[in-house]
Amino acid sequence: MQRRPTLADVADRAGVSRALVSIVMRDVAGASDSTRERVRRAAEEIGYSPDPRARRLRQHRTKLVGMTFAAAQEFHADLVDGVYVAAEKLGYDVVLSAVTPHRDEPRALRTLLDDRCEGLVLIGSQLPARRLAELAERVPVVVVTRRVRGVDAVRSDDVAGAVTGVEHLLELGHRRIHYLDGGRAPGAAERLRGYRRAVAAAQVSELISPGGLTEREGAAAAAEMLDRGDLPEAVFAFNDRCALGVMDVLIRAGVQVPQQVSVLGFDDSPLAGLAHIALTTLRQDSAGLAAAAMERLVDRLDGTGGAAAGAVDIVRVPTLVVRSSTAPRSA
Amino acid sequence: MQRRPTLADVADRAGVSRALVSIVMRDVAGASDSTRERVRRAAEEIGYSPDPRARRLRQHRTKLVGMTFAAAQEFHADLVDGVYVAAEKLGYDVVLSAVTPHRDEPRALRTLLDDRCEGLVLIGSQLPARRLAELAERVPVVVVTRRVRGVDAVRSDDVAGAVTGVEHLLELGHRRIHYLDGGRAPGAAERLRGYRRAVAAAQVSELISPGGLTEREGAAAAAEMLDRGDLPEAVFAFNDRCALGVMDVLIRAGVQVPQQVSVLGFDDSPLAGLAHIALTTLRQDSAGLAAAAMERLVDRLDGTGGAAAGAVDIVRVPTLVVRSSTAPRSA
DNA sequence: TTGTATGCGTTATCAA
DNA sequence: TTGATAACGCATACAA
Repeated sequence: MQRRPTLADVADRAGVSRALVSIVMRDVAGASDSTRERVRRAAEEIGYSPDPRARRLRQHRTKLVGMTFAAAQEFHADLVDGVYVAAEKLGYDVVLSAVTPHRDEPRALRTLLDDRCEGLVLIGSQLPARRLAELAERVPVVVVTRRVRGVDAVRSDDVAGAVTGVEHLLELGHRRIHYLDGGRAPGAAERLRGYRRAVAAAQVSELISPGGLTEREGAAAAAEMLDRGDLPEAVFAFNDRCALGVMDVLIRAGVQVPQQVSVLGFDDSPLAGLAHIALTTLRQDSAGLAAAAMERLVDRLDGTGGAAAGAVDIVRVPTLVVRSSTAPRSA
Repeated sequence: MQRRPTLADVADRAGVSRALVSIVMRDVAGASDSTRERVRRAAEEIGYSPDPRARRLRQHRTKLVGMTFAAAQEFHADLVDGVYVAAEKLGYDVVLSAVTPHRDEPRALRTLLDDRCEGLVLIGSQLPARRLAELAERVPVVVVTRRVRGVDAVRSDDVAGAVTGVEHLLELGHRRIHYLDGGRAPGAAERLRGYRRAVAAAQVSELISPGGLTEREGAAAAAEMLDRGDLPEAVFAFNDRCALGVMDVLIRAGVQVPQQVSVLGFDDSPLAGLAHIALTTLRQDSAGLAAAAMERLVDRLDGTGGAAAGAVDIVRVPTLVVRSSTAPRSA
């Protein structure tokens, strides 16, 4: 057999009209139980499954949301998973469009638009805010992982996450908590603010230096602490990679982690969970972020009830994952 | 404006028939330069872009290949990139279907089949060989990263890769090369065979113990070497993660890498390239694998020339990436 | 070179 | 509850 069976084939075999087959396949009212049964069997027998293209062509709604993501980013994988499940629950299909070294974001977007997606979920978009705003005028857009003026956004509450992290260290009895800042990275300003707020609330003095996003930078920061002979009780790094660099240098220098110095990361990247690393860190609620993004999008698409007129900025609080890189202050 | 402009809109605006617009948009012969120009401008002005669904519905060929991949696997991202570029070159579109914790492979496959993909690229499929063989009878399938009887496969030449690795170590002057085996992991048998072959060719004795796939297992293997007080000149681990575990334990024990012991990995995972790790390793040729997969698929789809009747098993040789974890034998 | 008519597989409208 | 028919947006065979 070459040609895939069509709805008409099912109709012929079941001896009913095409309209009835359509009704049965869509599970809507308008067919008797007996024909329903007959059609189902006929479809089964010849291995029929509806052609979504033809279906969407005919219907005005495509019930399709497009999603861009960076294939290389591990965190995006979690979000993709979450969007899939949220979309299914809401009765939408998802079409993926990856951003890769040879396929930039405008390209990824174009294919989604061409596919007549009704709404877009942009994970970690790098597009200029202006471009995003323009896009959002054409089609409902939710940006995940970033905040953009005038566009719906869903992201982690970095301030709250940092506060949670500091509170964890305070509860362990630490007072000298050294924070390694992330500079201009997304979320860095917020995390720094959270650190400052929590430290101030506990009436503990600030201890801040530039950290960075990579192991190398974390390693450099740790080396400087060692040079100054000025080790804190705890180090709170902007992200896991930076924290890993810190741990690496400390351990090679014979400093025990966490007995002498606790180290706290941010992101819960896959590396953090590895047995011999076991980094305590803050996990972003990817499932929650994804669900929130889809719900907001569908809210606007289905126009049910009070989809807020202006752009929203939805925020989820990261959760603390306690592993073995933090411990109570030693006596 | 709510409705997206259609081909008919362009025809009206340009004052020509719909057929002509179709001809112009597809860049085929059959229209004068003047109308071509006029149509293009009209399309531009109203922001028209063809609806791929309607197009594919009408044509018998969809020129669509489906691709499953594991969103969480970093190596798959490289393959996705490669398939994208290869497909574009060959005039095919690609539709992605991710395998995630909440979306298993059968599900991912179903959507691709429903979308009327003409061929499938399955990256790292976990499906039973029987299921794959059945699938391959319905639609052209290429499995990447794995070998399956009766199904087209594209994968790295693990034997050759291991040989390359051993030869690198031999050239550095090492004779006692300890290989950590990957057990039942895909490719492990081949890599072990390559090690044996290369070592035998150099008339050096084998030195093999179970390694494993993770840092933890690599760490255990290294610990055992230390316990026995029997350090080799070089360790060749089944993969990068295992190699990392080895390095970690050696360094913490005060053994200098690579001065005292060279460590060689396999895969060139992102971790390997990190500055403070700098693991020498073998990189799989993701672009080459992806291109080979697409070429084989298109070969069968377009039926041009001698697409081999039976299943093929295409293999690409990994390349050595020399970093700082291997060094010449010290005097 | 240009236009007309028909069909792709489905759903929606309407009448029976 | 059923069935005939038009329409979705586009491409193709054929006629002009």
